[in-house]
Amino acid sequence: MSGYHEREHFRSLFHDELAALFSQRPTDGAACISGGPSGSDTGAIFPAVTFTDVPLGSMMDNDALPRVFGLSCSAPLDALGPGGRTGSPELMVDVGNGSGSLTPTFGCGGRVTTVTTNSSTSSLSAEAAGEEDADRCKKEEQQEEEGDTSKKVKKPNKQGERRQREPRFAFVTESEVDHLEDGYRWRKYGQKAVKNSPYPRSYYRCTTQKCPVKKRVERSYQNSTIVITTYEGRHTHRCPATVRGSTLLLPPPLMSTSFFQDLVMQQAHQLNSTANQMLPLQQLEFSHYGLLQDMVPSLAHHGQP
DNA sequence: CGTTTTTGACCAGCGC
DNA sequence: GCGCTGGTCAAAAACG
Repeated sequence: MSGYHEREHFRSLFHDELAALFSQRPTDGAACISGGPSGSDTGAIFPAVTFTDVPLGSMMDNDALPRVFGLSCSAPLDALGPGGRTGSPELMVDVGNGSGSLTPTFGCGGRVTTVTTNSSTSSLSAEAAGEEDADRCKKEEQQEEEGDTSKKVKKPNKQGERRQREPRFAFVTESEVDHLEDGYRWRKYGQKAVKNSPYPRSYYRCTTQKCPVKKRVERSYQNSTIVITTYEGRHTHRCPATVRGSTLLLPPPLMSTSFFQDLVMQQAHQLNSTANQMLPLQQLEFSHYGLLQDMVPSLAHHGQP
């Protein structure tokens, strides 16, 4: 129904305008929770997460996600308007046709927007993650599917079968600090200047042995307070901070993969850490949204009929 | 002393 | 074929 328009809308937004989108601040509905006590810095947050390249089938059935979130589906993006800021939790899920991937976006204002595309997903995600990657991913995907090996010669080099597609998603966070604490330990292994941007992109790897997860952190070139964190891969272990601190214990995973679990963990950690910097009222408001509190029990419920 | 960061070099893929 | 770019490696430096 409106899914197509949602996709189109979002796609156009992400096309080279990701930064512009975020530079607009949450005027389109996402709440901006500003200011620590001093109103200084990292208090203002505008986190969003964009799933990319996550085969829907590997996570759950098409209806599961909406059900998991326990919220309404397919509300038009346009309906978000300024009213979205009133604090009422809202989730929009367009699960697409099942063959596609899933691309939800979490807004910290209690709004969770899920926009999905099938073939266009990688382009959307890649805009957040780095446009070239998207193109590359798409092309590789195409070539893989078409069995085209004429152009792409995979050398058995030191990296083995490199460039295997990993689940990838991007957090977009408004923050003064580049490297946001997400509960995992990361080691920086590279940094590159980003084309058309004064800000470099940093490459991190999870320090846990045999954990293949990587992430890239870069700032929006249009709004230096916007940090784009792109995760790639799945953790093969539990979140160290969660295990220790146990601030968030998730139920046994509903999905066959731990990806979504990790995502929720990370989101939770981010929300936790940012919430800690909020004013009490804001904190109250925030917890009232109960995004994670709602999500997690829902997972348990739906997982056990 | 072990771990992490920095940084220049290298490699692969892609467009022209 | 060449140049550009993204991603990764690895040695050295910095840090706790």
